Amino acid sequence: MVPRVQPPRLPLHPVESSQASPAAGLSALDQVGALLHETLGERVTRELRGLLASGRLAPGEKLSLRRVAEALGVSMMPVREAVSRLAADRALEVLPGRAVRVPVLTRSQFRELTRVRLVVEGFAAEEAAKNATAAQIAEVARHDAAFRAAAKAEPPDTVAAVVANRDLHFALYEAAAMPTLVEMIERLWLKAGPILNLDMRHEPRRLDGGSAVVAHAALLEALRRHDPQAARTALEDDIRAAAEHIERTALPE
Amino acid sequence: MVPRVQPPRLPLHPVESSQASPAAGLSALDQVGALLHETLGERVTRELRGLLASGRLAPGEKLSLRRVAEALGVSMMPVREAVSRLAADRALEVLPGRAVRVPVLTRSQFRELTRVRLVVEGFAAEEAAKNATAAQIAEVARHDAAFRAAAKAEPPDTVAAVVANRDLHFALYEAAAMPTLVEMIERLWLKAGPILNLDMRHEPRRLDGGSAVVAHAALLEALRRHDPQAARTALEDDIRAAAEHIERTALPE
DNA sequence: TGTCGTGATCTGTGATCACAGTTAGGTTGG
DNA sequence: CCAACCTAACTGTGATCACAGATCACGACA
Repeated sequence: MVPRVQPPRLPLHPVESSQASPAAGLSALDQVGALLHETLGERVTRELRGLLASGRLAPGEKLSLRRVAEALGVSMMPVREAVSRLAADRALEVLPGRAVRVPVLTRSQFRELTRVRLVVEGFAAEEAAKNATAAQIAEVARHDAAFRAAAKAEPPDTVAAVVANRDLHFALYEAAAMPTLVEMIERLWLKAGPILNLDMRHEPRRLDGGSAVVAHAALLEALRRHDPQAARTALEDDIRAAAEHIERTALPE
Repeated sequence: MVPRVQPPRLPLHPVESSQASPAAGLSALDQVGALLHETLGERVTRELRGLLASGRLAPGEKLSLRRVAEALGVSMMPVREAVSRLAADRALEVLPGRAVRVPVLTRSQFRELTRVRLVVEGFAAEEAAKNATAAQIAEVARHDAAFRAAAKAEPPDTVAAVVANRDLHFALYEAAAMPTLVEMIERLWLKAGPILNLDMRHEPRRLDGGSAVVAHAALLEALRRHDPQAARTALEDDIRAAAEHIERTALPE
Protein backbone atom coordinates (compact mmCIF):
# COMPACT_ATOMS: atom_id res chain seq x y z
CA MET A 1 0.00 0.00 0.00
CA VAL A 2 2.96 2.28 0.51
CA PRO A 3 3.38 4.33 -2.67
CA ARG A 4 7.14 4.14 -2.63
CA VAL A 5 9.33 1.48 -1.13
CA GLN A 6 11.98 3.94 -0.01
CA PRO A 7 10.50 6.58 2.30
CA PRO A 8 11.90 10.01 1.40
CA ARG A 9 14.42 10.37 4.18
CA LEU A 10 14.99 13.98 5.05
CA PRO A 11 18.62 15.05 5.18
CA LEU A 12 18.76 15.30 8.92
CA HIS A 13 21.84 16.65 10.54
CA PRO A 14 23.00 15.01 13.74
CA VAL A 15 21.66 16.47 16.96
CA GLU A 16 23.96 19.33 17.82
CA SER A 17 24.58 18.96 21.51
CA SER A 18 23.99 22.53 22.56
CA GLN A 19 25.30 21.89 26.03
CA ALA A 20 24.17 24.71 28.29
CA SER A 21 27.11 26.48 29.84
CA PRO A 22 27.27 25.46 33.50
CA ALA A 23 26.52 28.30 35.85
CA ALA A 24 29.51 28.71 38.11
CA GLY A 25 29.35 28.78 41.86
CA LEU A 26 26.55 26.30 42.49
CA SER A 27 26.39 23.16 44.48
CA ALA A 28 26.87 20.13 42.28
CA LEU A 29 23.41 18.94 43.26
CA ASP A 30 21.74 22.04 41.93
CA GLN A 31 22.57 21.36 38.30
CA VAL A 32 21.63 17.71 38.16
CA GLY A 33 18.15 17.62 36.69
CA ALA A 34 18.50 20.64 34.49
CA LEU A 35 19.33 19.41 31.01
CA LEU A 36 17.70 16.01 31.26
CA HIS A 37 14.21 16.83 30.09
CA GLU A 38 13.63 17.39 26.39
CA THR A 39 10.31 16.72 24.80
CA LEU A 40 10.07 14.91 21.49
CA GLY A 41 8.18 17.92 20.19
CA GLU A 42 11.07 20.18 21.15
CA ARG A 43 13.52 17.88 19.44
CA VAL A 44 11.51 17.90 16.21
CA THR A 45 11.24 21.68 16.44
CA ARG A 46 15.00 21.97 16.74
CA GLU A 47 15.44 19.58 13.84
CA LEU A 48 13.14 21.54 11.55
CA ARG A 49 14.71 24.81 12.66
CA GLY A 50 18.10 23.54 11.61
CA LEU A 51 16.75 22.45 8.25
CA LEU A 52 15.22 25.87 7.69
CA ALA A 53 18.14 27.93 8.91
CA SER A 54 20.63 26.04 6.79
CA GLY A 55 18.48 26.24 3.68
CA ARG A 56 17.99 22.49 3.37
CA LEU A 57 14.30 23.28 3.06
CA ALA A 58 13.76 25.47 0.02
CA PRO A 59 11.15 28.24 -0.18
CA GLY A 60 7.88 26.85 -1.51
CA GLU A 61 8.77 23.30 -0.58
CA LYS A 62 5.83 21.35 0.80
CA LEU A 63 6.02 19.23 3.91
CA SER A 64 3.78 16.41 5.02
CA LEU A 65 3.33 15.81 8.71
CA ARG A 66 3.24 12.07 8.16
CA ARG A 67 6.33 12.05 5.97
CA VAL A 68 8.32 14.12 8.43
CA ALA A 69 7.13 11.94 11.30
CA GLU A 70 8.19 8.82 9.45
CA ALA A 71 11.55 10.29 8.52
CA LEU A 72 12.25 11.22 12.12
CA GLY A 73 10.94 7.96 13.52
CA VAL A 74 8.27 9.54 15.70
CA SER A 75 4.52 9.72 15.58
CA MET A 76 2.65 12.55 13.92
CA MET A 77 1.97 14.24 17.23
CA PRO A 78 5.35 15.82 17.99
CA VAL A 79 5.58 16.99 14.38
CA ARG A 80 2.24 18.73 14.70
CA GLU A 81 3.49 20.55 17.75
CA ALA A 82 6.70 21.59 16.03
CA VAL A 83 4.87 22.83 12.95
CA SER A 84 2.43 24.74 15.14
CA ARG A 85 5.29 26.59 16.78
CA LEU A 86 7.11 27.34 13.56
CA ALA A 87 3.89 28.42 11.89
CA ALA A 88 3.24 30.80 14.78
CA ASP A 89 6.60 32.41 13.97
CA ARG A 90 5.78 32.48 10.26
CA ALA A 91 8.77 30.24 9.65
CA LEU A 92 6.34 27.80 8.06
CA GLU A 93 2.87 28.39 6.73
CA VAL A 94 -0.13 26.10 6.54
CA LEU A 95 -2.33 26.58 3.53
CA PRO A 96 -6.05 26.44 4.40
CA GLY A 97 -7.03 23.10 2.97
CA ARG A 98 -3.73 21.89 1.69
CA ALA A 99 -0.29 21.16 2.94
CA VAL A 100 2.25 23.00 5.04
CA ARG A 101 5.07 24.64 3.15
CA VAL A 102 8.08 26.87 3.51
CA PRO A 103 6.92 30.45 2.90
CA VAL A 104 7.91 32.16 -0.32
CA LEU A 105 8.87 35.75 0.39
CA THR A 106 7.81 38.41 -2.05
CA ARG A 107 10.24 41.16 -2.90
CA SER A 108 8.49 43.66 -0.64
CA GLN A 109 8.37 41.19 2.23
CA PHE A 110 12.06 40.55 1.86
CA ARG A 111 12.77 44.28 1.82
CA GLU A 112 10.80 44.82 5.01
CA LEU A 113 12.57 41.92 6.65
CA THR A 114 15.90 43.45 5.72
CA ARG A 115 14.95 46.84 7.13
CA VAL A 116 13.86 45.27 10.40
CA ARG A 117 17.07 43.29 10.54
CA LEU A 118 19.10 46.45 10.06
CA VAL A 119 17.38 48.05 13.04
CA VAL A 120 17.37 45.09 15.40
CA GLU A 121 20.70 43.51 14.58
CA GLY A 122 22.30 46.92 14.35
CA PHE A 123 21.17 47.61 17.88
CA ALA A 124 22.53 44.24 19.00
CA ALA A 125 25.88 45.09 17.42
CA GLU A 126 26.03 48.37 19.34
CA GLU A 127 25.32 46.65 22.62
CA ALA A 128 27.82 43.92 21.84
CA ALA A 129 30.52 46.50 21.18
CA LYS A 130 29.82 48.05 24.55
CA ASN A 131 29.71 44.87 26.58
CA ALA A 132 31.83 42.25 24.81
CA THR A 133 34.47 40.51 26.91
CA ALA A 134 37.84 39.53 25.49
CA ALA A 135 36.74 35.90 25.35
CA GLN A 136 33.63 36.78 23.42
CA ILE A 137 35.62 38.84 20.93
CA ALA A 138 38.01 35.94 20.49
CA GLU A 139 35.05 33.70 19.78
CA VAL A 140 33.86 36.01 17.04
CA ALA A 141 37.38 36.10 15.61
CA ARG A 142 37.50 32.33 15.59
CA HIS A 143 34.34 32.07 13.53
CA ASP A 144 35.60 34.82 11.25
CA ALA A 145 38.74 32.79 10.54
CA ALA A 146 36.63 29.74 9.79
CA PHE A 147 34.47 31.77 7.45
CA ARG A 148 37.45 33.15 5.54
CA ALA A 149 38.94 29.70 5.23
CA ALA A 150 35.72 28.29 3.84
CA ALA A 151 35.29 31.20 1.45
CA LYS A 152 38.81 31.10 0.07
CA ALA A 153 38.95 27.34 -0.37
CA GLU A 154 38.97 25.97 -3.91
CA PRO A 155 36.19 25.25 -4.54
CA PRO A 156 34.53 27.37 -1.82
CA ASP A 157 33.04 25.28 0.97
CA THR A 158 29.58 26.79 0.97
CA VAL A 159 28.17 24.57 3.71
CA ALA A 160 30.96 25.44 6.12
CA ALA A 161 30.70 29.10 5.17
CA VAL A 162 27.00 29.21 5.99
CA VAL A 163 27.61 27.62 9.37
CA ALA A 164 30.58 29.87 10.17
CA ASN A 165 28.65 32.97 9.12
CA ARG A 166 25.77 32.06 11.37
CA ASP A 167 28.04 31.26 14.29
CA LEU A 168 29.90 34.53 13.84
CA HIS A 169 26.76 36.62 13.88
CA PHE A 170 25.23 34.89 16.87
CA ALA A 171 28.47 34.98 18.81
CA LEU A 172 28.25 38.72 18.30
CA TYR A 173 24.61 38.93 19.36
CA GLU A 174 25.22 36.80 22.43
CA ALA A 175 27.79 39.36 23.50
CA ALA A 176 25.01 41.91 23.76
CA ALA A 177 23.78 39.91 26.78
CA MET A 178 20.11 40.39 25.90
CA PRO A 179 18.39 37.00 25.62
CA THR A 180 15.05 38.30 24.38
CA LEU A 181 16.80 40.22 21.65
CA VAL A 182 18.74 37.16 20.54
CA GLU A 183 15.56 35.11 20.32
CA MET A 184 13.99 37.81 18.23
CA ILE A 185 16.92 37.78 15.84
CA GLU A 186 16.76 34.00 15.61
CA ARG A 187 13.17 34.31 14.45
CA LEU A 188 14.19 36.81 11.80
CA TRP A 189 16.94 34.49 10.57
CA LEU A 190 14.49 31.63 10.42
CA LYS A 191 12.40 33.61 7.97
CA ALA A 192 15.30 34.74 5.85
CA GLY A 193 17.29 31.52 6.15
CA PRO A 194 15.77 29.56 3.27
CA ILE A 195 16.44 32.21 0.60
CA LEU A 196 19.75 33.38 1.98
CA ASN A 197 21.29 29.97 2.17
CA LEU A 198 19.63 28.49 -0.85
CA ASP A 199 21.20 31.33 -2.76
CA MET A 200 24.62 30.90 -1.22
CA ARG A 201 24.46 27.27 -2.14
CA HIS A 202 23.69 28.09 -5.75
CA GLU A 203 26.06 31.03 -6.07
CA PRO A 204 29.21 30.17 -4.17
CA ARG A 205 31.16 32.84 -6.02
CA ARG A 206 29.45 35.46 -3.87
CA LEU A 207 31.80 34.38 -1.13
CA ASP A 208 35.08 35.29 -2.78
CA GLY A 209 33.78 38.68 -3.83
CA GLY A 210 34.80 39.61 -0.35
CA SER A 211 32.11 42.04 0.75
CA ALA A 212 31.29 39.77 3.66
CA VAL A 213 34.95 39.29 4.52
CA VAL A 214 35.54 43.03 4.52
CA ALA A 215 32.47 43.71 6.66
CA HIS A 216 33.46 41.03 9.14
CA ALA A 217 36.95 42.49 9.46
CA ALA A 218 35.54 45.96 10.11
CA LEU A 219 33.16 44.47 12.64
CA LEU A 220 35.95 42.76 14.52
CA GLU A 221 38.05 45.88 14.61
CA ALA A 222 35.11 47.91 15.93
CA LEU A 223 34.52 45.25 18.55
CA ARG A 224 38.12 45.43 19.71
CA ARG A 225 37.92 49.22 19.96
CA HIS A 226 34.55 48.94 21.73
CA ASP A 227 33.15 51.35 19.17
CA PRO A 228 29.36 50.84 19.02
CA GLN A 229 28.75 53.14 16.08
CA ALA A 230 31.41 51.48 13.92
CA ALA A 231 30.15 48.04 14.85
CA ARG A 232 26.64 48.96 13.78
CA THR A 233 27.87 50.38 10.49
CA ALA A 234 29.94 47.30 9.72
CA LEU A 235 27.07 44.97 10.47
CA GLU A 236 24.67 47.06 8.42
CA ASP A 237 27.04 46.88 5.48
CA ASP A 238 27.19 43.11 5.82
CA ILE A 239 23.41 42.73 5.89
CA ARG A 240 22.88 45.22 3.10
CA ALA A 241 25.41 43.64 0.77
CA ALA A 242 23.88 40.20 1.16
CA ALA A 243 20.36 41.57 0.76
CA GLU A 244 21.20 43.45 -2.39
CA HIS A 245 22.70 40.36 -3.92
CA ILE A 246 19.61 38.33 -3.09
CA GLU A 247 17.32 40.98 -4.52
CA ARG A 248 19.25 40.98 -7.77
CA THR A 249 19.44 37.25 -8.26
CA ALA A 250 17.06 35.10 -6.29
CA LEU A 251 13.76 36.88 -5.81
CA PRO A 252 10.45 36.25 -7.57
CA GLU A 253 8.23 38.86 -9.24
CA MET B 1 -14.97 12.24 42.16
CA VAL B 2 -14.66 15.77 40.90
CA PRO B 3 -12.94 17.80 43.60
CA ARG B 4 -15.18 20.78 43.10
CA VAL B 5 -18.71 20.83 41.77
CA GLN B 6 -18.28 24.12 39.99
CA PRO B 7 -15.49 23.94 37.40
CA PRO B 8 -13.39 27.12 37.58
CA ARG B 9 -14.75 28.91 34.56
CA LEU B 10 -12.18 31.15 33.01
CA PRO B 11 -13.31 34.74 32.59
CA LEU B 12 -13.62 34.49 28.84
CA HIS B 13 -14.47 37.59 26.97
CA PRO B 14 -16.72 37.21 23.96
CA VAL B 15 -14.91 36.61 20.71
CA GLU B 16 -13.83 40.04 19.63
CA SER B 17 -14.70 40.09 15.97
CA SER B 18 -11.42 41.55 14.80
CA GLN B 19 -12.73 41.80 11.30
CA ALA B 20 -9.73 42.15 9.05
CA SER B 21 -9.84 45.48 7.31
CA PRO B 22 -10.90 44.77 3.76
CA ALA B 23 -8.02 45.29 1.40
CA ALA B 24 -9.16 47.88 -1.10
CA GLY B 25 -9.14 47.30 -4.82
CA LEU B 26 -9.91 43.61 -4.88
CA SER B 27 -12.69 41.76 -6.55
CA ALA B 28 -15.35 40.75 -4.08
CA LEU B 29 -14.82 37.16 -5.10
CA ASP B 30 -11.23 37.19 -3.97
CA GLN B 31 -12.08 37.61 -0.32
CA VAL B 32 -14.78 34.98 -0.07
CA GLY B 33 -12.96 32.00 1.31
CA ALA B 34 -10.55 34.05 3.34
CA LEU B 35 -12.20 34.56 6.69
CA LEU B 36 -14.36 31.47 6.53
CA HIS B 37 -11.76 28.97 7.54
CA GLU B 38 -10.62 29.26 11.10
CA THR B 39 -9.27 26.31 12.96
CA LEU B 40 -10.39 25.59 16.46
CA GLY B 41 -6.76 25.82 17.46
CA GLU B 42 -6.51 29.31 16.01
CA ARG B 43 -9.63 30.36 17.81
CA VAL B 44 -8.28 29.15 21.14
CA THR B 45 -4.99 30.90 20.43
CA ARG B 46 -6.80 34.15 19.83
CA GLU B 47 -8.82 33.65 22.99
CA LEU B 48 -5.75 33.09 25.13
CA ARG B 49 -3.96 35.99 23.48
CA GLY B 50 -6.78 38.30 24.44
CA LEU B 51 -6.69 37.06 28.00
CA LEU B 52 -2.94 37.66 28.19
CA ALA B 53 -2.89 41.04 26.50
CA SER B 54 -5.66 42.42 28.66
CA GLY B 55 -4.09 41.17 31.86
CA ARG B 56 -6.95 38.83 32.73
CA LEU B 57 -4.28 36.16 33.20
CA ALA B 58 -1.91 37.29 35.93
CA PRO B 59 1.83 36.56 35.94
CA GLY B 60 2.52 33.27 37.68
CA GLU B 61 -1.02 32.01 37.16
CA LYS B 62 -1.15 28.35 36.28
CA LEU B 63 -3.27 26.94 33.49
CA SER B 64 -4.48 23.42 32.95
CA LEU B 65 -5.02 22.20 29.43
CA ARG B 66 -8.05 20.19 30.50
CA ARG B 67 -9.57 23.07 32.43
CA VAL B 68 -9.11 25.51 29.57
CA ALA B 69 -10.51 22.96 27.14
CA GLU B 70 -13.54 22.44 29.32
CA ALA B 71 -14.05 26.16 29.80
CA LEU B 72 -13.97 26.75 26.06
CA GLY B 73 -16.05 23.74 25.22
CA VAL B 74 -13.47 22.04 23.04
CA SER B 75 -11.27 19.02 23.40
CA MET B 76 -7.76 19.19 24.79
CA MET B 77 -6.25 19.06 21.33
CA PRO B 78 -6.81 22.64 20.13
CA VAL B 79 -5.68 23.94 23.52
CA ARG B 80 -2.45 22.03 23.19
CA GLU B 81 -1.84 23.64 19.84
CA ALA B 82 -2.58 27.10 21.18
CA VAL B 83 -0.31 26.65 24.18
CA SER B 84 2.44 25.33 21.92
CA ARG B 85 2.31 28.49 19.84
CA LEU B 86 2.20 30.84 22.79
CA ALA B 87 4.98 28.95 24.52
CA ALA B 88 7.11 29.28 21.39
CA ASP B 89 6.70 33.05 21.74
CA ARG B 90 7.47 32.87 25.45
CA ALA B 91 4.02 34.30 26.11
CA LEU B 92 3.42 31.21 28.20
CA GLU B 93 5.89 28.78 29.67
CA VAL B 94 5.62 25.10 30.41
CA LEU B 95 7.45 23.93 33.47
CA PRO B 96 9.32 20.65 32.90
CA GLY B 97 7.15 18.24 34.84
CA ARG B 98 4.45 20.55 36.03
CA ALA B 99 1.87 22.84 34.63
CA VAL B 100 1.84 25.65 32.10
CA ARG B 101 1.83 29.12 33.55
CA VAL B 102 2.04 32.79 32.69
CA PRO B 103 5.73 33.76 32.90
CA VAL B 104 6.87 35.89 35.80
CA LEU B 105 9.34 38.48 34.56
CA THR B 106 12.33 39.28 36.69
CA ARG B 107 13.42 42.85 36.99
CA SER B 108 16.29 42.39 34.56
CA GLN B 109 14.05 40.62 32.05
CA PHE B 110 11.58 43.47 32.25
CA ARG B 111 14.35 46.00 31.74
CA GLU B 112 15.61 44.20 28.66
CA LEU B 113 12.11 43.96 27.29
CA THR B 114 11.69 47.70 27.78
CA ARG B 115 14.96 48.46 26.00
CA VAL B 116 13.98 46.30 23.05
CA ARG B 117 10.58 47.97 22.94
CA LEU B 118 12.22 51.39 22.85
CA VAL B 119 14.26 50.36 19.83
CA VAL B 120 11.60 48.50 17.88
CA GLU B 121 8.55 50.60 18.66
CA GLY B 122 10.61 53.77 18.34
CA PHE B 123 11.53 52.71 14.82
CA ALA B 124 7.89 51.97 14.06
CA ALA B 125 6.94 55.44 15.27
CA GLU B 126 9.50 57.01 12.93
CA GLU B 127 8.18 55.09 9.96
CA ALA B 128 4.61 55.90 10.92
CA ALA B 129 5.40 59.61 11.05
CA LYS B 130 6.84 59.36 7.55
CA ASN B 131 4.04 57.39 5.97
CA ALA B 132 0.85 58.04 7.92
CA THR B 133 -2.16 59.09 5.89
CA ALA B 134 -4.66 61.62 7.19
CA ALA B 135 -7.14 58.84 7.87
CA GLN B 136 -4.60 56.91 9.89
CA ILE B 137 -3.73 59.98 11.94
CA ALA B 138 -7.42 60.56 12.58
CA GLU B 139 -7.70 56.98 13.78
CA VAL B 140 -4.90 57.53 16.28
CA ALA B 141 -6.57 60.74 17.43
CA ARG B 142 -9.84 58.91 17.93
CA HIS B 143 -8.23 56.35 20.23
CA ASP B 144 -6.41 59.16 22.03
CA ALA B 145 -9.71 60.84 22.77
CA ALA B 146 -11.12 57.58 24.06
CA PHE B 147 -8.08 57.11 26.28
CA ARG B 148 -8.35 60.59 27.76
CA ALA B 149 -12.04 60.10 28.41
CA ALA B 150 -11.41 56.83 30.20
CA ALA B 151 -8.53 58.28 32.21
CA LYS B 152 -10.40 61.40 33.32
CA ALA B 153 -13.61 59.62 34.24
CA GLU B 154 -14.52 59.38 37.91
CA PRO B 155 -13.62 56.77 38.84
CA PRO B 156 -11.14 56.09 35.99
CA ASP B 157 -12.34 53.39 33.63
CA THR B 158 -9.23 51.22 33.66
CA VAL B 159 -10.57 48.54 31.35
CA ALA B 160 -11.50 51.04 28.66
CA ALA B 161 -8.18 52.82 29.14
CA VAL B 162 -6.20 49.63 28.56
CA VAL B 163 -8.12 48.90 25.38
CA ALA B 164 -7.84 52.47 24.10
CA ASN B 165 -4.13 52.58 24.87
CA ARG B 166 -3.55 49.37 22.96
CA ASP B 167 -5.65 50.50 20.02
CA LEU B 168 -3.82 53.83 19.92
CA HIS B 169 -0.40 52.24 19.83
CA PHE B 170 -1.28 49.68 17.20
CA ALA B 171 -3.06 52.21 15.04
CA LEU B 172 0.26 54.03 15.06
CA TYR B 173 2.27 50.92 14.25
CA GLU B 174 -0.08 49.93 11.45
CA ALA B 175 0.65 53.29 9.87
CA ALA B 176 4.26 52.21 9.48
CA ALA B 177 3.00 49.75 6.86
CA MET B 178 5.40 47.00 7.93
CA PRO B 179 3.47 43.83 8.76
CA THR B 180 6.42 41.84 10.05
CA LEU B 181 7.33 44.68 12.38
CA VAL B 182 3.79 44.88 13.74
CA GLU B 183 3.76 41.15 14.45
CA MET B 184 7.03 41.50 16.27
CA ILE B 185 5.62 44.27 18.44
CA GLU B 186 2.53 42.19 19.16
CA ARG B 187 4.79 39.48 20.53
CA LEU B 188 6.55 42.00 22.75
CA TRP B 189 3.24 43.27 24.06
CA LEU B 190 2.11 39.73 24.78
CA LYS B 191 5.07 39.33 27.09
CA ALA B 192 4.64 42.64 28.82
CA GLY B 193 0.84 42.62 28.81
CA PRO B 194 0.22 40.70 32.01
CA ILE B 195 2.29 42.99 34.27
CA LEU B 196 1.42 46.21 32.50
CA ASN B 197 -2.30 45.70 32.64
CA LEU B 198 -2.42 43.93 35.95
CA ASP B 199 -0.70 46.99 37.35
CA MET B 200 -2.99 49.45 35.63
CA ARG B 201 -5.91 47.56 37.05
CA HIS B 202 -4.53 47.80 40.55
CA GLU B 203 -3.25 51.35 40.33
CA PRO B 204 -5.79 53.32 38.34
CA ARG B 205 -4.42 56.61 39.67
CA ARG B 206 -1.47 56.24 37.32
CA LEU B 207 -3.86 57.31 34.59
CA ASP B 208 -4.71 60.76 35.91
CA GLY B 209 -1.10 61.59 36.57
CA GLY B 210 -1.10 62.46 32.92
CA SER B 211 2.31 61.31 31.72
CA ALA B 212 0.62 59.06 29.19
CA VAL B 213 -1.79 61.79 28.14
CA VAL B 214 1.06 64.23 27.61
CA ALA B 215 3.10 61.71 25.62
CA HIS B 216 0.14 60.82 23.44
CA ALA B 217 -0.51 64.48 22.69
CA ALA B 218 3.10 65.02 21.69
CA LEU B 219 2.93 61.90 19.55
CA LEU B 220 -0.14 63.12 17.72
CA GLU B 221 1.39 66.51 17.06
CA ALA B 222 4.55 64.90 15.70
CA LEU B 223 2.43 62.68 13.51
CA ARG B 224 0.59 65.66 12.08
CA ARG B 225 3.87 67.43 11.35
CA HIS B 226 5.31 64.20 9.87
CA ASP B 227 8.27 64.60 12.19
CA PRO B 228 9.85 61.16 12.69
CA GLN B 229 12.33 62.23 15.34
CA ALA B 230 9.68 63.90 17.50
CA ALA B 231 7.37 60.92 17.11
CA ARG B 232 10.09 58.58 18.30
CA THR B 233 10.88 60.78 21.28
CA ALA B 234 7.23 61.04 22.30
CA LEU B 235 6.73 57.30 22.08
CA GLU B 236 9.91 56.63 24.00
CA ASP B 237 8.71 58.93 26.75
CA ASP B 238 5.44 57.04 26.90
CA ILE B 239 7.11 53.64 27.15
CA ARG B 240 9.71 54.85 29.63
CA ALA B 241 7.19 56.48 31.96
CA ALA B 242 5.08 53.34 32.13
CA ALA B 243 8.13 51.14 32.60
CA GLU B 244 9.52 53.25 35.42
CA HIS B 245 6.23 53.11 37.23
CA ILE B 246 6.08 49.34 36.90
CA GLU B 247 9.64 48.97 38.12
CA ARG B 248 8.84 51.04 41.20
CA THR B 249 5.64 49.31 42.16
CA ALA B 250 4.94 45.93 40.65
CA LEU B 251 8.14 44.00 40.18
CA PRO B 252 9.48 41.10 42.27
CA GLU B 253 12.98 40.79 43.77
C1' DT C 1 3.69 18.01 67.74
C1' DG C 2 6.62 17.54 63.93
C1' DT C 3 8.24 14.80 59.99
C1' DC C 4 8.53 11.38 56.70
C1' DG C 5 6.40 8.09 53.64
C1' DT C 6 2.64 6.82 50.59
C1' DG C 7 -1.18 6.63 47.59
C1' DA C 8 -4.78 9.06 44.96
C1' DT C 9 -5.13 12.54 41.57
C1' DC C 10 -3.66 15.67 38.73
C1' DT C 11 -0.30 17.19 35.03
C1' DG C 12 1.56 17.32 30.01
C1' DT C 13 3.14 14.05 26.33
C1' DG C 14 2.63 10.70 22.81
C1' DA C 15 0.06 7.42 19.91
C1' DT C 16 -3.85 5.96 17.41
C1' DC C 17 -8.18 6.41 15.19
C1' DA C 18 -11.89 8.89 12.55
C1' DC C 19 -13.21 12.38 9.31
C1' DA C 20 -13.95 15.97 5.83
C1' DG C 21 -11.67 18.36 2.21
C1' DT C 22 -8.43 18.46 -1.47
C1' DT C 23 -5.36 16.67 -4.91
C1' DA C 24 -3.92 13.95 -8.44
C1' DG C 25 -4.20 10.28 -11.60
C1' DG C 26 -6.50 7.21 -14.46
C1' DT C 27 -10.27 6.10 -17.14
C1' DT C 28 -14.13 6.98 -19.93
C1' DG C 29 -16.84 9.46 -23.21
C1' DG C 30 -16.77 12.71 -26.79
C1' DC D 1 -6.55 13.08 -29.40
C1' DC D 2 -8.46 15.95 -25.91
C1' DA D 3 -11.35 17.06 -22.15
C1' DA D 4 -14.16 15.94 -18.28
C1' DC D 5 -15.41 13.14 -14.72
C1' DC D 6 -14.62 10.07 -11.08
C1' DT D 7 -12.33 7.48 -7.78
C1' DA D 8 -8.56 6.45 -4.69
C1' DA D 9 -4.96 8.27 -1.94
C1' DC D 10 -3.38 11.77 0.93
C1' DT D 11 -3.85 16.14 3.52
C1' DG D 12 -4.37 18.53 8.26
C1' DT D 13 -7.72 18.65 12.20
C1' DG D 14 -9.93 16.92 16.17
C1' DA D 15 -11.00 13.41 19.65
C1' DT D 16 -9.89 9.70 22.61
C1' DC D 17 -6.96 6.62 25.07
C1' DA D 18 -2.65 5.27 27.58
C1' DC D 19 1.23 6.49 30.41
C1' DA D 20 5.00 8.32 33.25
C1' DG D 21 6.05 11.88 36.33
C1' DA D 22 4.89 15.37 39.76
C1' DT D 23 1.91 17.33 43.37
C1' DC D 24 -0.58 17.34 47.35
C1' DA D 25 -2.95 15.73 51.28
C1' DC D 26 -3.68 12.41 54.52
C1' DG D 27 -2.01 9.25 57.91
C1' DA D 28 1.50 6.67 60.51
C1' DC D 29 5.50 6.81 63.12
C1' DA D 30 8.94 9.03 66.10
